[in-house]
Amino acid sequence: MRDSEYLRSGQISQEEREFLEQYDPDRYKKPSVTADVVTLTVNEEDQLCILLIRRGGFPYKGKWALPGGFMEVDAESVTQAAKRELFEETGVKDASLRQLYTFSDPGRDPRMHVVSVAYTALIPKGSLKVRAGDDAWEAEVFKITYDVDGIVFQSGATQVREENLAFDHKQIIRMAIKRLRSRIKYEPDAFWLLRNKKEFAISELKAIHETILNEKLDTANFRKAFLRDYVETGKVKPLNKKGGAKRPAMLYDMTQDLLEEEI
Amino acid sequence: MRDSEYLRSGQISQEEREFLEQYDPDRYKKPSVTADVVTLTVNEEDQLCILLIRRGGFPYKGKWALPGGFMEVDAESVTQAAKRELFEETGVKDASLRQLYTFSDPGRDPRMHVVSVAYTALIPKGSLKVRAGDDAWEAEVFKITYDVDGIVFQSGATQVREENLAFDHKQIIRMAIKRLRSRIKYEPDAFWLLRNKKEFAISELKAIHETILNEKLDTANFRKAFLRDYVETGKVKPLNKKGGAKRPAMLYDMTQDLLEEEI
DNA sequence: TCAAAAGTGTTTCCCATACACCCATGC
DNA sequence: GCATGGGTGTATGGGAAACACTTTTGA
Repeated sequence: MRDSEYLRSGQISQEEREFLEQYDPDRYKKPSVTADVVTLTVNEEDQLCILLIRRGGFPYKGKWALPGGFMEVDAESVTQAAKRELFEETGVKDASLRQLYTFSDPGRDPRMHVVSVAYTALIPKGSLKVRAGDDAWEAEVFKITYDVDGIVFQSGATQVREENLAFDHKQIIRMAIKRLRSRIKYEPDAFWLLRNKKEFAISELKAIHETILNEKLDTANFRKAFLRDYVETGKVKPLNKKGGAKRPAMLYDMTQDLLEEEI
Repeated sequence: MRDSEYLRSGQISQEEREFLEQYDPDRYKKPSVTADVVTLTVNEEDQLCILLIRRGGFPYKGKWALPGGFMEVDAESVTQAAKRELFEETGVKDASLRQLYTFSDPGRDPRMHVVSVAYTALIPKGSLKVRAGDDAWEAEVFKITYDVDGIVFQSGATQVREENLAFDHKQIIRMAIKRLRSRIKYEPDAFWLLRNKKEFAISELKAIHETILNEKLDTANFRKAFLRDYVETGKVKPLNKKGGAKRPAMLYDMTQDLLEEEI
């Protein structure tokens, strides 16, 4: 429930207390607020993937959309709502969840004025399983591919073009991918997409960067940057342990607050 | 008023039309949504300044706060609300207005659950005048200064410490300044703070960078970077005109979509 | 002619990139 | 032994930083 620091502080006058008691919170018309989550991951073939749900009810019935839901007023922040949605939809708890942008055009939802706070979730490789959908929704993990006209979401035989998504979710997804691309160069986002943050090889991290940037990177240079930025600063430390298919690679461990999500 | 692309498209079934007509938008409890604006500028002495208003009513009566106000449901987006607020408070229309972050803790406002979408406005030097406040509020432009405990806002005899601001506005302001600092190095934000975007000297732009970064920059290097990034790319073009106190400086003009605000 | 600000040239050094090469393992 | 991926060393070029210098104006 709501818990205001201000109220607990006890520094408020009798007059103000009365004001607050008499305040009518429904004096003005209010919009709805939802959290929409762009859930990204990397599959076994090192392709960037996204979780979409197929809407079981109106509006946009039958269309694919981002998972999301209404914020519970007086009970949670939009961030908590996003976290809750993500967990309900995927079962994943230790994902990166970062606020992306707030969309608020009055006409973006045909039912009413809905303000949507969009988030980007980065899910470790291999841990995004589709949950069996009920009649309200059906979920699916799509590969993100491109053709001349833009993004095409692919999952087995199913193909969804970005312009057929519900609401303004096309823009939200585009923004999320764009942001991830530009962040990956100087922020540790890629670590969140590792299969195992406690035991990983440099090549795995490099593969994730290559997936997101959609280009091959030089082994030696990637390595140097990794050692300089993360190992030498103590953000990541080498394990005395090796693993890998051919010549076993040195494994690393992600100690530290490297993965802390700043607001 | 609300205008949904979806509804106008005419591609919706009878069934869906009925659904929408019968939909009860007040089925769930809703939060309020406000736009809060961190209005930054640079004064004649090249100091970073911020506009604050003194609250005339409860809650936080008498405290200094960011200008802001409720979004008008069904009529505008939060961005439009922010733009409106900014204009009402300052009379300025051609400012940079960029979304910063959305704050939504249930207890951040003692009256009710208020979701606040924060914006950063960058106002050209010299064009931020305080409007005479009525009894509802009083506005003032404060210099942003620092001491051991954090930010101190100063305006003549008035001193306001950041922890005495209303709501969670301390965090919002901190985030805005931090973001501006990191953006200034690679985004053209500084141009918005110029007194005159159509006729400016390199030294004026440099002074703004120095104000924001709080450090002296090398003339030659700043110059080279400016010519390379803006003049050679055609984003800015030299006028055949000079001006300045001592040796007159070459003036430049900001043609182009350099100032376009991407979403 | 002097101070102040505009503007130029040059040197140095770092570091990203490129690329050639060696190493450890499974088969 | 050889294919495969892991890991290393080094040469090079471009650009940021530092700084000494010249030019143009007002007073």
